[in-house]
Amino acid sequence: MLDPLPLAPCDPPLRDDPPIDTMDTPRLRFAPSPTGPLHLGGARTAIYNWAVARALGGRFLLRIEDTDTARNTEDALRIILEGLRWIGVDWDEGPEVGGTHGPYFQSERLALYARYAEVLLAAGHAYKCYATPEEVEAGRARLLAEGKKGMYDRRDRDLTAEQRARHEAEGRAPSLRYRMPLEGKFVLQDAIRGTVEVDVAELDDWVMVRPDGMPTYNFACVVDDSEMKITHVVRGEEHLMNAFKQAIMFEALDLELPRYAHVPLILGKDGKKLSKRDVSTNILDYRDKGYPPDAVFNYIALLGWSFSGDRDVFSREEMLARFRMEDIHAAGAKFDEEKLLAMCGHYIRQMGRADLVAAVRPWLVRDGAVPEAAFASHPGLIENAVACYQERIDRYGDLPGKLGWVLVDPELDDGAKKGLAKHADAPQWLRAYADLLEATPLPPSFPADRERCDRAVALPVPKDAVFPAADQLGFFAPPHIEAQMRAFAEERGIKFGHLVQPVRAALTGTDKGPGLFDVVFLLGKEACVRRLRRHATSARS
RNA sequence: GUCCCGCUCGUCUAGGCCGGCCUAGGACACCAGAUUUUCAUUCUGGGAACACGGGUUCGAAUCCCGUGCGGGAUACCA
Repeated sequence: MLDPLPLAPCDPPLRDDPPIDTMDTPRLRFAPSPTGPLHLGGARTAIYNWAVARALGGRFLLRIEDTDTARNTEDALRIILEGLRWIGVDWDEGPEVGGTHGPYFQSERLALYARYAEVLLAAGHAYKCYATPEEVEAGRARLLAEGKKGMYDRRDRDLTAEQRARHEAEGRAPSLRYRMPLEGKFVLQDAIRGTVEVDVAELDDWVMVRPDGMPTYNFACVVDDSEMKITHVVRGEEHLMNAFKQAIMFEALDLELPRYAHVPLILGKDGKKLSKRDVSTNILDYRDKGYPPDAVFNYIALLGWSFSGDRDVFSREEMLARFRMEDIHAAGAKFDEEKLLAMCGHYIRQMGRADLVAAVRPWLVRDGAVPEAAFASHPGLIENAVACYQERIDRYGDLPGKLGWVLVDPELDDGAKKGLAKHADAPQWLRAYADLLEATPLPPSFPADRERCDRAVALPVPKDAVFPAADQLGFFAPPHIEAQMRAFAEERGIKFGHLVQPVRAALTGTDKGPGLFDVVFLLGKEACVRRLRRHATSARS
């Protein structure tokens, strides 16, 4: 292994005394840079870190790596924080919650990095590099031309005092580079990949501090992982090579190395890197389209980890009970939107009806399918309407487009037109059925008060439900509506299925949807009669 | 190019570390059927995989080597 250079004792000490209570606690972190919105890959990394921390009874922190000042955006930061909260990943330390090891923005820890830089420089682990980017590039090209590995050519690694003075006199602003060992193997233990070995000659003298004084990722990361007492690092595979650079610096400083786990990237359908074509780049898009967050969490967690051999739906608690960092997969996973949707639909079907209404409400209101006031005036009606679609939607955002017909007379879509035009006698049937309903004690239509009926009948009514007679109830419930409609069809010698089609079309404007008797109940007398008559005439002309 | 990592049904995966329990299990998707007033849900059944080639072994999806393919890194981005 490496022979660390002697390190000068340093005063003040590099690290403040860590709080006692965290000495032995597992500490994990998610450390995104606010240069872009949080995407699925980032969310998964966050989930795994969070899960290890929670499973081990440790602490989970959020650290913002904002050292690339040119590319940071406020919006990206906002999306990261909102996105993590939305998916149910909460942090014990970090932005907006504080903590004992802050600050949690790297841009606010510059003095700390400067101190480390000084020590590293004094100890000879770092050196000033005066080369311009062009010169570095030229050196790289030269190495490449010589058939060697294209990397920084280490031209300033061993500058004499005079050479340095000359560069200073020229006004060159130096960057600080890490003096990497020139030969030997470095072996790293990775919880997912096992033993990984690399020839250190493959690693170049990386820049720690830019000429403007900003630290670079690898440098700030080591300082912070150490200062924040991070014990386990779960991060993307793209950092596997960085782990060697970091570990070498950890050893040089005689700091305790965290345990590493490098998770593979999430790939698109084609097996290539995830792109906007495959998936949304911004996790909040899923929130805005009404994907249930628990389902998204569940699905993402499954992309590279499995709960058990025969189950893939599980709660956060169940996950924490058996999550182990070592069980994360080494192979990359392809993202599958269909399975995500199936998972979402499953979660929605498991929700209680009141919870579903609450979850779906913002979309219903936003898209104008249901006026806000109706939630207060007609809670039973809304709940019944929503419940009728519980097994027909995968996302909350799917609902408004489907149940608009409940409160507003709908236009006919193509399927409905076909259903209406199929039988020449349909207009007659509709008119006659409208007359029948008019004389029937159906619940009244919205906006009349119909709470009594909606409270007494929970839709959708199961096939084999046993109901009191209509006159005992005082109104027709779906089973009565069904019995009446069947009798009506039989009397007139109409095949039941042939009657149902145009009635459904006239009532809902489409050829899909809840059971027809639930529909009639939901709509109430006036709306049913009006719609049936309207389409009886329009169908004739 | 070089270095690193990976490879079980179309997809996510169980199994692999501790070889025989695997005629390879589950889920999504697909196909067929049942239920049915549509759509959906639900239920039943079906097709579908150990990348390839060598070893080691009585025996390999499981261990070893090579090949192929995929991914990552090779930045004064993270």
